[in-house]
Amino acid sequence: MDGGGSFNKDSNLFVTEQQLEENDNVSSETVAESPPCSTFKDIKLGSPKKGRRSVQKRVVSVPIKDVEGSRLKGESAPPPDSWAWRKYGQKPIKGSPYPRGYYRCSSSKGCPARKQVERSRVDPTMLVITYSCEHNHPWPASRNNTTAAKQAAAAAAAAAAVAAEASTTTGVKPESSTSQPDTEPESGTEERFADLTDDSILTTGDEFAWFGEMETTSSTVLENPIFTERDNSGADVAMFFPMREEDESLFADLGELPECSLVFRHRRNVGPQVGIC
DNA sequence: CGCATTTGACCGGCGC
DNA sequence: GCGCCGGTCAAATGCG
Repeated sequence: MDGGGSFNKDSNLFVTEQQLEENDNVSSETVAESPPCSTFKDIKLGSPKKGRRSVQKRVVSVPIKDVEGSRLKGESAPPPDSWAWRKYGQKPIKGSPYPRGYYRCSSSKGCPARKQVERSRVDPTMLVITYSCEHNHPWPASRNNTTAAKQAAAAAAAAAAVAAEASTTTGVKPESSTSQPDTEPESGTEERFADLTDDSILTTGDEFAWFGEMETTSSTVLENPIFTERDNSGADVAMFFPMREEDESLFADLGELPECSLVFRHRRNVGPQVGIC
């Protein structure tokens, strides 16, 4: 399972590892010190160069079959995740027979997250999703009154149900059930997330943690063999636990691994799940 | 009627 | 300096 990715024996867990850093100068330190993505809203999106400051990207490959199975739409329809995405553009990419779709996070106002969806050139059966965000973007809860948000909310609910089910069978208790308050503000998500520190990452929903962790851990490697080698019915939940120093030291042994790993887990009715180390 | 998607045009960066 | 390409914007259109 090293190299460019692997398939978990569970067959539903696809692991791929890629990372791009838009900004060569970015480092974990600068990322940590940088203002949260919420400040990104001050940056005019119309000027890509301005947004290049500390843009981090994560590239994820998803078997397109899974995607199509959960949502038939277009040849590059993104897998349903827990956020609301709004498509704002599509362009044919040179060298690729498939167009690339551009999506913007619409889970909340000012959400700077974006993702690009395109089919893999080398493997048309794979969907390549590039998530990008400025550092420390506080991922909002996908609770909105938009239809996309509703879908996302439904997906999140389903995911929660699955997670709960998994926890009962494996004994792994989702973090959300232990530390997450059931009460959740229905508005002011940005404010809410703005208050969150790295240690309180996105307890809103397990699924929201991945990007948050991705950001907070910056380019830390994150493929944990514990998670990937086992049939992790609940491991996906564990994946969302904030990375601590001990964990990092643990992963430090994995020096040969790529800089970042993503774990995809296809949940029924939910679509691929992403876990970022 | 409101919202999401589509699509062409525009802008800026990068390579030659 | 020029051209190419990627990325974003914004108006138009379609759908729920």
